[in-house]
Amino acid sequence: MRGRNPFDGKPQMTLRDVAEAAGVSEMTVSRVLRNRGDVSERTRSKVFAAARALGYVPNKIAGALASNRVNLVGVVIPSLSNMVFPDVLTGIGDGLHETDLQPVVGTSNYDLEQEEKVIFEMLSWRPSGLIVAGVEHTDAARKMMENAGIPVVEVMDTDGPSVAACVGISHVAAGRAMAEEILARGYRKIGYLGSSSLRDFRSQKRQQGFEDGLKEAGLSLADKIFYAGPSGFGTGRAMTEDLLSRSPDLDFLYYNTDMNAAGGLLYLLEKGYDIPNQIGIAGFNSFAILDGLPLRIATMDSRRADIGREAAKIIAGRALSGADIGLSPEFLAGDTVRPRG
Amino acid sequence: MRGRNPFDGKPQMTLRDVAEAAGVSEMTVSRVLRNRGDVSERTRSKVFAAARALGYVPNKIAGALASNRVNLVGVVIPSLSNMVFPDVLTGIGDGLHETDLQPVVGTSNYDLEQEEKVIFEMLSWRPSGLIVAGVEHTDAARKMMENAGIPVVEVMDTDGPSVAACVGISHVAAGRAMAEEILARGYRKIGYLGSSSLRDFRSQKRQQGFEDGLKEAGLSLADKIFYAGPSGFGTGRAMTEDLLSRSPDLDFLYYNTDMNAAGGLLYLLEKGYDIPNQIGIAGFNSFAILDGLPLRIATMDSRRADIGREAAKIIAGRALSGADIGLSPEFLAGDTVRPRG
DNA sequence: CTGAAAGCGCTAACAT
DNA sequence: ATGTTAGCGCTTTCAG
Repeated sequence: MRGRNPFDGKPQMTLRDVAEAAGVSEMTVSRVLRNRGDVSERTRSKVFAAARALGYVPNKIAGALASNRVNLVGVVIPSLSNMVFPDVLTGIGDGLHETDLQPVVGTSNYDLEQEEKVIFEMLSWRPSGLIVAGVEHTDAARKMMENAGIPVVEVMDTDGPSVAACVGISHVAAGRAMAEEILARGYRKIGYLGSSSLRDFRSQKRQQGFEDGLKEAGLSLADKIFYAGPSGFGTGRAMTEDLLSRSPDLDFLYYNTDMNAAGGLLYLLEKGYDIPNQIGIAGFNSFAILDGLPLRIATMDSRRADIGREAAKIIAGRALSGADIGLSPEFLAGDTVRPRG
Repeated sequence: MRGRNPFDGKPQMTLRDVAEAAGVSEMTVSRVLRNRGDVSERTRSKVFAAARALGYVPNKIAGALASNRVNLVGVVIPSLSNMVFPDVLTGIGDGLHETDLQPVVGTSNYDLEQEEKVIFEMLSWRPSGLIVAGVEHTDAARKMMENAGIPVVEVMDTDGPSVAACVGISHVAAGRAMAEEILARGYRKIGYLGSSSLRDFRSQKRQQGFEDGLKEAGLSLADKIFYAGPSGFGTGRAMTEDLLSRSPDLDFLYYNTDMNAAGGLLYLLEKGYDIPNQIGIAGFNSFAILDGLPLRIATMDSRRADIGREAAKIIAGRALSGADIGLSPEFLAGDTVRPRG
């Protein structure tokens, strides 16, 4: 006898129970429940009736072990609090729709060691695919992904070498494009407002690209300020106030995310700044939730739902080879920048 | 021989491979990797070295089947787009911290049929526990949860009969409490702005409680308006404009969520309304992200992180019996209601 | 401290 | 159309 620990609930109901109740073999029950192979209509209904009557719930653990097939897709993201990631998940859900694959989410809290553990944990369930946010990983994590023997897709940004397939936008290029847009609109005294977290790689890449873009035009950032902790209206407001109090002559504020930009926008309007003439602002991501602010914030669409969808399609297509997909972030001028000219 | 399908990657590495490499039995490897039983230090290091060298990733599927133990907790929520649910997940993560349990999330998209499927899917993985948002379920889903033989916790709201344990707040009571607060502050011509979705049970319960509260004071809603689709600033703004254009004499607006209330607030300020004297507003949830609006919106804390944490603790404590935990939502007056008087 | 044997619940492969 | 057999990779149990 094998023991069950005292916390185990009622003993599990098995295929055998259903088979006995229906008066057929386990194999037939298995076939009926999975719609595999030809089974007579009479037998089918008998089996269904028995399964329903008993309240049978199949054991996917056993099924997965026997068939060597697990219809799960691991998804590893930094956090659920930052709205970008739920949006990516939505895209993944769309891409997996009409497939029998289901996403399983794990979070790394922006910590690569944690990410490595989560990836290990995920792979130990032998999923059909793995989607991981970012291209920065520990060596061990990279090795695991390379040897996983399943489709692996890195998502969000394409700035850096990827393990296998990669779907995202170049955040360096996004920052650079933003610099170009801002300069073309005549702004010259530009401040950057970002996160002090070294773990937010994409934010840093945008800043880098942005500064590169300014440098090419012979300019540099007039000032910059960084915050710790989560983005939000309060953060954006406070940063803006701090930055302008020490650099009152700035004519543009580029925020690392729309969330902070929104807080900044409200602060500026409250203080009577003339936007976009006296000062312009721009954010990043294009959060739909912010439609309805007094002014539409200039931003760049991070294409996160598209990214999730494409990544899911690669997994669903069982592509082991690494076709990289670089999407283009679209600049959305909104109301907070002057027209090009 | 058992076939492998052509898409399967390299054949899986097994305990046996590690055992051979280390020159010990599979059993010893198993013990080392799980820290079970006494193993000599010499053997331990040999095994670890072999496992690392081979890049061995254990197969949890096989382990789970053999041990009848799965360290996963299923979590079923309506959506990830509504920020309340990521917050609940954060709480669950906290509550599961220092445990070997890991949450696995599934979404129902506010559809009970879909929810039933997700619950079935989750249970078929034989998790150690199940957390489900809401107390409304299909009969079949309820039956599955009752017979699951694992700890099951319904979260978010306590308004209705629960299957097993239940952790949440009473949204009916929350609505009623809000009515009391508003009336005590002298507002009398009150409008409600909510969702037209019949699937958002908690929103409906708050409205119900709110109307009950007004009725007890001999009042009723002066007007109400509903929106389809997601909440957001744009939605809040549009609803507010519509409602006030047909009922310009309202002196209070109660929104189903802070998100809409924020859009409404911005609209009202833009139009020069005197808040909170000419008109007061209140929302629900207490979203931290909104700190930084021109005025702090009166709201009620939905205690969602606490709810997640408590639910996780019940699962971690392996409580099969149903201790219900009713938390109290706290009213936060902010700046958009007059003082009581 | 280590190993051998048995089997978890299911499905692939091969009967019939 | 249905049944039989073998075993997925691991852990439990029991034997040393």
